[in-house]
Amino acid sequence: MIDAEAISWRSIHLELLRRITEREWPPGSVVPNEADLAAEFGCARTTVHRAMRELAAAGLIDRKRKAGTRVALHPISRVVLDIPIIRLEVEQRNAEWSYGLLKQDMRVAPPSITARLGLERGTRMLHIASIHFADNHPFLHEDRWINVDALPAVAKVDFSAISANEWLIQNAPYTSGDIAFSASTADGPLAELLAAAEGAAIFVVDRITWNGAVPITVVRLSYAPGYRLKTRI
Amino acid sequence: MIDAEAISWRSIHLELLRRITEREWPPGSVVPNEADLAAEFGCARTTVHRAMRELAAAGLIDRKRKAGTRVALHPISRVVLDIPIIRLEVEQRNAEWSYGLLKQDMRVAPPSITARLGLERGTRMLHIASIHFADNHPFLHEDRWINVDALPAVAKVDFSAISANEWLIQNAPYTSGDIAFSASTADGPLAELLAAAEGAAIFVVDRITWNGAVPITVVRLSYAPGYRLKTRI
DNA sequence: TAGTGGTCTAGACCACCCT
DNA sequence: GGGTGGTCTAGACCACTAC
Repeated sequence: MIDAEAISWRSIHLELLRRITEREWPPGSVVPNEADLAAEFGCARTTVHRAMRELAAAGLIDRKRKAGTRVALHPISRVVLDIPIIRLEVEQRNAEWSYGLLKQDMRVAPPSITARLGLERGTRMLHIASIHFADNHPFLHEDRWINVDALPAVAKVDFSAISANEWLIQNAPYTSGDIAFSASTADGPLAELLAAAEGAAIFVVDRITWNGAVPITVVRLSYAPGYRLKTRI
Repeated sequence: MIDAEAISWRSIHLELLRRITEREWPPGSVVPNEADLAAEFGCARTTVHRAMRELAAAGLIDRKRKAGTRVALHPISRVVLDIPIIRLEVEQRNAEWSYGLLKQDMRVAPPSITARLGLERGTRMLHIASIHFADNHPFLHEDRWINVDALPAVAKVDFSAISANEWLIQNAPYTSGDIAFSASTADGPLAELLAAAEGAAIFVVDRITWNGAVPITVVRLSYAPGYRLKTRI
């Protein structure tokens, strides 16, 4: 049959969302199975499945084969953060991005770095420190260690011409990573670099990326005071 | 035809991912259309579509009707944060959760609060301040304003028995919200409440939620020093 | 206007897992 | 064992938009 009066999966999604948020289907209760809902809405089971997959991805329902579908007991907010290249993050604030390289040298990485990457103690890595500016004001400090063994090409790059952040995203694919957000205080050198008061609160992002089992880089981004990472639910 | 040797959308997803990360399809290049890929992989177009939808959701490709599909120029990391109820967050750290109510009173909300919610100046709201503990150590300070007009039932709740965080999640559906993460320093009263040193760096989450166009609540969570919000890419 | 992605259908088989 | 969600197919029409 052609879709003479086809029901959209979005309308079903909204209706199911309504039944959940209005407690028509309270937390923990069993939701009718896909076949029954398809009959109720007069559509194909695939269409119901499409709607329910969205709800499951949002964490609002729990689905198990044979056991059926239940409304989640503890609805969690699932927040999506888009983390762009730093240059774009600055430009999206309608500010002019610029960049200054502070350090670029091969050296034995400290144990705290090698341990987090699962590399041997004493491994030589590329250390890069730099500052990103927004309209000539310090925006963030980037402190990075790169596993040169995984990226031989990186040894020849001039990171005064392109930021490590941008070069890596364009040239070093990765398959997984860890991210941690925290708060820290600006010690002497960092405070000076960020033009911040000594002891100012600094928003910090720590990030490690791997390509398969191969560690690529570990980086700490220290944002100038006042930075807020925003998103919508 | 039955799926005698059906290709799974996951295998196609992985293959397309490989072509993108290994620059076989470089950033900005045009990807073959769904029909061609279906022919190449010997599967239905729907299956290719399923795989490409995942890539589009991850921000790796940009899709437009008629214009076709291109590899994204600036691959962004899309990070998913799961924000649970505070009690569960503590318990997931294998710590015992407890809770202390500091304030619960109706009062005229400050203009900074009403402005953010789009309410009239001088609106009376329910103000709640509390501390959440992990193993009897301060974990976070919750400072919250609730729009009582939207939730009449909230006026009768005893928030010394249940945290506002948990009551709202279980009783106040919302459809959208803003979240902001930032760093702040602990001033005198907050430092004392969190058992932190004066001037310690505090990880702060500001959150506003709406149900449709109706503002529900605005809350500031101030975490004790050392807190890290972690996730994986 | 023509080509592309987006969606829906009806049917089928499979994988999982509770009972 | 049997019911449930997960997936795939082949086909169709629609919506959007670059050309």
